[in-house]
Amino acid sequence: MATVSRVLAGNYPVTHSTRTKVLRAVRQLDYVANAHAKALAGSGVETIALVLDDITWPAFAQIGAGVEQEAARRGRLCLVCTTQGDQQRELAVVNLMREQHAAAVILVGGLQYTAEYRERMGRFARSLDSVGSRLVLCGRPPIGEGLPVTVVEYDNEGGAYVATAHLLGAGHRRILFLGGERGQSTATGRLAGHERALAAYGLEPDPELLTYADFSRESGLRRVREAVRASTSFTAVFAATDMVALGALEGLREAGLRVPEDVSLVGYDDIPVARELTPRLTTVHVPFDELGRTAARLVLDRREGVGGGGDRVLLGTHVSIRDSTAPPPAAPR
Amino acid sequence: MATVSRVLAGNYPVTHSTRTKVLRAVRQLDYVANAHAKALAGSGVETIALVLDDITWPAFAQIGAGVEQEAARRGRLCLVCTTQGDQQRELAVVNLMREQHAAAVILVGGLQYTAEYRERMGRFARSLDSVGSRLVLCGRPPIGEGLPVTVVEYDNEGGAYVATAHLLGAGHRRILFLGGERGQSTATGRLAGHERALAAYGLEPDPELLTYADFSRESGLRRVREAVRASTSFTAVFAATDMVALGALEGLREAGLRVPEDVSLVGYDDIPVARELTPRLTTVHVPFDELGRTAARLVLDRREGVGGGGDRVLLGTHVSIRDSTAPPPAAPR
DNA sequence: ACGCTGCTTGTAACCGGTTACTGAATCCGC
DNA sequence: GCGGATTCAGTAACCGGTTACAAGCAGCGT
Repeated sequence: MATVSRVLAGNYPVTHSTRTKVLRAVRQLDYVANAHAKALAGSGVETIALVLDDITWPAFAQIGAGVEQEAARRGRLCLVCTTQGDQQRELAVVNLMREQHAAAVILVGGLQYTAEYRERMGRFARSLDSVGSRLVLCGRPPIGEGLPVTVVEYDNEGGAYVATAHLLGAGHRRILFLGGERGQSTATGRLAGHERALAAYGLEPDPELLTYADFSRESGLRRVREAVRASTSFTAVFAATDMVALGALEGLREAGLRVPEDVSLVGYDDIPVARELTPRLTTVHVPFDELGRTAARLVLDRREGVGGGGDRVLLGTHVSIRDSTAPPPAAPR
Repeated sequence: MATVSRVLAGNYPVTHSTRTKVLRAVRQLDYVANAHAKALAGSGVETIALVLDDITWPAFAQIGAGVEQEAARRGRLCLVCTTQGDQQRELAVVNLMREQHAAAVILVGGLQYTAEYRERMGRFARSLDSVGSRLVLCGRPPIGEGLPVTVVEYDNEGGAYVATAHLLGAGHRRILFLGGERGQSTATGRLAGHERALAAYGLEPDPELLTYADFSRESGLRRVREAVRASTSFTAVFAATDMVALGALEGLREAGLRVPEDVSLVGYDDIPVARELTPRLTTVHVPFDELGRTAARLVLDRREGVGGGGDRVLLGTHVSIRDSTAPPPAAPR
């Protein structure tokens, strides 16, 4: 038995004839070692846990693909759990991962950024750390110094700044902002970037143009309908996500407004559908796959003692200018 | 130690005072049981392994979501591995899952349907079976009777039949078919349905209208370009997947052809982008999430001794008629 | 007060590997 | 041909739980 173990591990001298016999038996019996026993004995494959709201959202799927690729490339398995935004389930999943002794738990996606959140993540971080695992926040706000956490973010606020600046630079002055929910971290950053750009152009944010709702397609449609019904005047729409932009586009069509001739439209995320729309959607590109790869890379480097990685990374964003933006019409509505 | 185990399992009488003490200690130490040790001892959470080409493809992501939901609902974990279409990696992954003693290994997606494939899957089925695991083929062709396999398919051929019949019924007679690779199982089924519909209308398949290439957007674009360049006459395009349809749409636009006024376009899969296109794409709806849920359900029912499930399920498909199809123009080009 | 019953807790074997240590066999030099 | 060094294979402890079984103890009847 010890010999078989050594042959399979290949880390100990075994006579050629013995090795051959063992391998033949292995093939005959179609033997594979029990991963749990290996894990228990301290050998065995590590797993990386990925926790996200919903794998069918393109942005999350891309992050997931990045994590999985990097994990696979380095011989790790990838455990995926979805929470549907349920905090209770998130707690359960993190504990489950602690039981599994996952090498890392990567939490993905924005959420309400509250003191309760920070406190909660702090507990997660410490309890994962206590079993040799590591918490990674991916596209989530950091939770303070001194905690065993790795954070991988993208320049959320900067992307929104540039997107709005792009509209302002084209001459737009009344931009309907379809933001996310108040307090939601991603939404907050995007709003901040938007307002900073307005300020840079000496504009006051007009409350009439600022809306807050969830990131769904439906909410984009609804809010554009409401703005049109209220005869709000605007020459551009900045949707806080591409999904919202999809709804907005439908709403604008309904109202007989052409994009970009009558109204310009900008999204955020650059999910694959953006370039399939008519007109192709100008949007803020977020390197989601890179985000996932980086998260996995940092945590695996750290595990393998390759220092250098660091515990905090900020990836850049940029605007992909396509066909949904143009200067405002001569006579703004 | 035994007492702690019993308190946490809750399957054995323990005095209230003892239980309280144990729970307090658990909370103080932030203790969680080691999942590997539990698994080794025969208790512990089961995991379901999902093996697919690429999680960012919307159809796969939906299947994945279905599997994950059903698995989570029933207290299982979901291990996701991608192969990027690499058979070698698939083999490695299946063996890895055998080591992990996964309750089931769900293989997703079409591929070359050869004798070698059947032989290979037969080996997978038996070797997984030998460790108490179960092979599930999801959207893949079955591999013969008498093997320990569960198969969940959708009516691939039927969907193609109805889609083509829809075009024929509208008056189209020259339909450019953008098929998949020859021998690829999904592609073969869709081609068969297409040809059966043609035959039902008394039409011979015209080799000039039948093309075969991969399921990428790029291949759709390329093939439409070639058809236009060759002045092939057609009034409709049937793309074997929505991704191919995306490329086809771009190609038609390039050629100055309006959809659906000049050329009708039908896709297959009904991925979310289909309804965002202009015009909204008529396509064959495939219940991918249901496919995933069913795969997980069948295999878990079997495991829990709930018979009834069966080992072979065929889900229905239907055409979602949207705006990309219309009768052919009066004077066909 | 003693023995019996029934409930609770403790003990130890087992799950299936890994690996330090022990022991046997081979090879070498003299 | 023999002692010592060197290989290689076997033994057993350990990883961290579960659970059958043994044992302790309280409560009860007599």
